[in-house]
Amino acid sequence: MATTPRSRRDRPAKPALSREAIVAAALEIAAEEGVEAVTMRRLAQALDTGPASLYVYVAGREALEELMLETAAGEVEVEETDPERWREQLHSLLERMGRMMSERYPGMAKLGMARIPVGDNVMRITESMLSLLKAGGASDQAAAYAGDILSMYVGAIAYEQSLYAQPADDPEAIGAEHERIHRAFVAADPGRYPTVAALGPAMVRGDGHERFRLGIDVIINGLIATPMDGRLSEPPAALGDEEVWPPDAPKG
Amino acid sequence: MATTPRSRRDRPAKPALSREAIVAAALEIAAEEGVEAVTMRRLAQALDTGPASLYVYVAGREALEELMLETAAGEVEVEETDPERWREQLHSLLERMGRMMSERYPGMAKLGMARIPVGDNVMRITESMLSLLKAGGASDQAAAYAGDILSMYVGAIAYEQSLYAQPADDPEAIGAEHERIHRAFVAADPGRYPTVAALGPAMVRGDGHERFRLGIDVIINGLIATPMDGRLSEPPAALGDEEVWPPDAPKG
DNA sequence: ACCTGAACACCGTTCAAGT
DNA sequence: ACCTGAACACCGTTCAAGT
Repeated sequence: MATTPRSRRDRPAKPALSREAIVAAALEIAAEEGVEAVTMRRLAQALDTGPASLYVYVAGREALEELMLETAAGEVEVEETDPERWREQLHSLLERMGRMMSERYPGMAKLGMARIPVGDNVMRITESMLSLLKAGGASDQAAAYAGDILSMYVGAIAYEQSLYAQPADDPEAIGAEHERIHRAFVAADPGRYPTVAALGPAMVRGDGHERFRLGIDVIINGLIATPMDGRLSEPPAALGDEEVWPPDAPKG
Repeated sequence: MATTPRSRRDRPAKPALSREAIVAAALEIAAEEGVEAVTMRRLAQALDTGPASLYVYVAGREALEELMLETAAGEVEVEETDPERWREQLHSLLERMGRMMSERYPGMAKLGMARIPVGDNVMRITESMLSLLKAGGASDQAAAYAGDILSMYVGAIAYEQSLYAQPADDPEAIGAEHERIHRAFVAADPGRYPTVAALGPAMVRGDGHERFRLGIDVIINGLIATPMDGRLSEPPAALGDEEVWPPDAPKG
């Protein structure tokens, strides 16, 4: 009387095809092999179907990437803002974002930078970030800026981390990459690059975690130290918008 | 007596295949159609040969990208440091970098973020950046940091700019994208996202150029306002390096 | 020695044909 | 109505075969 139980032992209950199931399968592949490994064909294969079937539920690869990012963002924990601990809460929120985009789902940072995501789960994180900055006493303008800059910062760091972790098949290659960079900066030609050579040790010093935290403090302190009032109301330079970079938004 | 002049009128002197010619052709395609349009096959076609021929001169796609970035970096002008104008010189250097990576060669920013480049032309730019920061009175440690953060910042902005410019075929799509983001922030649900809703106007205000300059000032001022001495000498957290993110460099 | 045609193992996306 | 096999137009890379 039950539905035909033909070889259901392999997968403990193959889920019916649906948008959610597709995104879940995509994230599973991303978690195990990185976002790069998620292709429409590979994903279809994991779902025991052909690539064409996916297009019934997602418009295409780009739409799938947006769904993956938005769903993954839902896994990032968000604390209620405690005004007394705003800075530490902000540090740890950014750390969780970074972990999600490079440890949990290697390569996810790329998707975060490729578009400005505005889904509910991402908005939840943005809300928390802005709330923490306001708790820290930032002006509206400064807090709005911090959202931009801090997101870029954590995205860039996470992206870089993914690159180190990606070719993890060959642990020797990671060491070689490090060696290459180390040599370039510490052993830079003092004739052509005197400042690089002088600062070489300073550029290589310090572990990743402390550098990350320091970068965040630099941005936070910079926001506090930089007067913003009025700056953004200034009219653009007189001679046409094409002269400046980045240009103004099109259409105004 | 001259070499056979068979149909040399089409191209005003087809250059012989060489590493330089290949990179030059790749950059020409990148300038006209963006870095994304540069594929081994498309490039081979532009050089009147088959894709296999390219592998005699460049190891593969990744190596080609490195060569493109390094060669393009050579086009970024670098001024001699004038200590009295360090801040303005830094602003304009970063602007030229951003223009190169998004206007001149759309999509180049992606290549800059995908690896840490250490070629001569890139080092020239790094040297100038560090020299300007030292002229501004930054400590060695602070200047070394600024190199990292400012490079990330300009790369992230340039990447974002490329995305707006990329689907320029459809100018209406750009407006729609702007509309989408504008609505998400300005018209955010005040119930779920009170801070986003309150700050919405501040997040959208201001033209690109002024935002860019402001971001740079934030980072510079933050470097000045953040004490670094000692922070990077601290030993890592006690309980194993896997507990922190980003992790320490492998192998030490 | 230098070059490359043809093949291999992949992509994303579409659409006519099936159930 | 829902699904998909097979095809289309691409990729990067390799290698045996040509000059």
